[in-house]
Amino acid sequence: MPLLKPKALNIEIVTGDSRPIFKQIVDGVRREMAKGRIVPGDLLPSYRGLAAQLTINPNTVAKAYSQLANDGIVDSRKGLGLFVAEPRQVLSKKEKQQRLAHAVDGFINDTISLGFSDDQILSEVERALTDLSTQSAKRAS
Amino acid sequence: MPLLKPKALNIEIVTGDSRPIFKQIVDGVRREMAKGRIVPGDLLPSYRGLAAQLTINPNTVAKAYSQLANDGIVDSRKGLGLFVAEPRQVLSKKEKQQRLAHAVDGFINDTISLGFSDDQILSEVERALTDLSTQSAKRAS
Amino acid sequence: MPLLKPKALNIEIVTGDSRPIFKQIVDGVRREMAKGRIVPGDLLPSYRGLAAQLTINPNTVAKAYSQLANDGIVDSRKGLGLFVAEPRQVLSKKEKQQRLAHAVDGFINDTISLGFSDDQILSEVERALTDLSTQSAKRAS
Amino acid sequence: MPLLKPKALNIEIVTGDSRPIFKQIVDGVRREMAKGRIVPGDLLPSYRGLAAQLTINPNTVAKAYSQLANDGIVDSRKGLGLFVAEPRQVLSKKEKQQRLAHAVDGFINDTISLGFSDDQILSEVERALTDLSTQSAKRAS
DNA sequence: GTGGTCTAGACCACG
DNA sequence: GTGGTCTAGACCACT
Repeated sequence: MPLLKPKALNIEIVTGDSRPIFKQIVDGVRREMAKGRIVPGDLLPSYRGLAAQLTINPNTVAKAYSQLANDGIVDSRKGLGLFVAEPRQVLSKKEKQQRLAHAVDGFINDTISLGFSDDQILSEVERALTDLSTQSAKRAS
Repeated sequence: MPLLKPKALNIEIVTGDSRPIFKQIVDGVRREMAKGRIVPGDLLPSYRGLAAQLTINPNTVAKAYSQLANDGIVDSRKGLGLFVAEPRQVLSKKEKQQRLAHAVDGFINDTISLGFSDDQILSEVERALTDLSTQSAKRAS
Repeated sequence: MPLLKPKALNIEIVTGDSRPIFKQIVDGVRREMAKGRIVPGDLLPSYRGLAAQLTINPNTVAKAYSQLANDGIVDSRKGLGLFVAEPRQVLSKKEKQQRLAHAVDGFINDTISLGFSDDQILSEVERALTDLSTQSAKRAS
Repeated sequence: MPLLKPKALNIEIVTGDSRPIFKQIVDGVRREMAKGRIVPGDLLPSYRGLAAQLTINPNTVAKAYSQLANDGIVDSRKGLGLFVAEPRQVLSKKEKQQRLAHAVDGFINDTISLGFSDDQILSEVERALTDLSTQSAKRAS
């Protein structure tokens, strides 16, 4: 029985979220990878399957999957399904630095008027980062 | 003795920015306050004045000012103009914590697939925070 | 009159083409840039405008434009339009090398059974490349 | 004296490849011919045999063989199997020129936005072509 | 069954 | 007016 069973995705769609649905899916898949819950070679749920699970339109899933494929994160095979791709160094170092700087900028912007001290903000970020790391580490052991 | 001369706003509209123009204005005013360049009681430039300064549509300025008023950051006094409001505890402690958590979440999301280490991300955030603090400190001295 | 007029795109949709319509648009825009017919800062035709010109569905144009934006080739501004972005080094050197190798591979595959000599194939490629270059050069002069 | 033992095909199915499996088989057979590993009169592996060798669906092999037969590259003899056909001038000179031009066009399209110089692209194509030629030459000697 | 494209029409955010 | 998302349904290619 060489048929692969798709890995279930632990993604939740929040209608109140400012991000569009397809972006929530893209981010969700990225998070699942960062957490180590899905690894290269894994088969993702089908358009229709994930659409049914999330009770959204299959085209919306298609849009999300298509962007993931375009970003080189998954490989799609007609008639077979979508597979998590081997991690590649797609973006240039400079581009990645720019994106990080941009993300930091936006984060500071959202945070600045909340009245927290630098240390409070930093420790919150650190907590979130270690949360991800420990989840990934547990899974690998 | 009401202040008659509006404080100039040091805001720059970047057309390449992903944020809409009105959001850039809102953020700009917030930053000016965080840096201490404008303080409670200051008079802000008029709709038309700021629109002319930034060479944008007055409606866009109106939208930005309206959101600032809505957030309790400025008070509009009929016939006089828009004034920076006394800092009020608009947000509850819990609400502020939630907003911080939400901002952190979004930031992690944007950063996660860039392949940076936790330390690299943290130091970048720290750098951005201290940058702001020093600017604010200089002004107060 | 600071209103920008969109640059007309010289794109032709071939229904018999193996590439989907949206891909033909993406490639078309890329070619127009390579030829120097559109340069950074230029305004592209609107969804609806280009859709009307090509007599296709606006969503199809949206898909093409969205991919161009995702690839960092254009900047989209709600309410304003799509602008050609400043050229960035988005892809890593290694990734670009891989893509070139992949393209060469596919090209050889398509060509191998046609019975042409290596020199014939090479000169045909060279001719196509210089065609593009000269068009770009003429435009710049 | 018909040849009874089929020539083994040195074809590798790459799941990460963008081409569908049946196309990989078609291309694979063409490459084997170009390299001189199989010659007119040779017997190809059976549907089921090749399907078993590549661990794929026999229908997929059937589709590939059917396309090869359709292109006049192989002849199927009832009850005997598939044989490599005598090279026929299936395509007119004009048709072949058109196909070459089309392939070049697609290649340029894939390459254009990668930022390589004309010389870099040409040398990469040349390298790939000589690679093939030397393999073919070795076999003939 | 799988991924993927296209159309049509509704709706929202921005200027 | 601009870009952009979502739905619904039809259709195609691949296994």
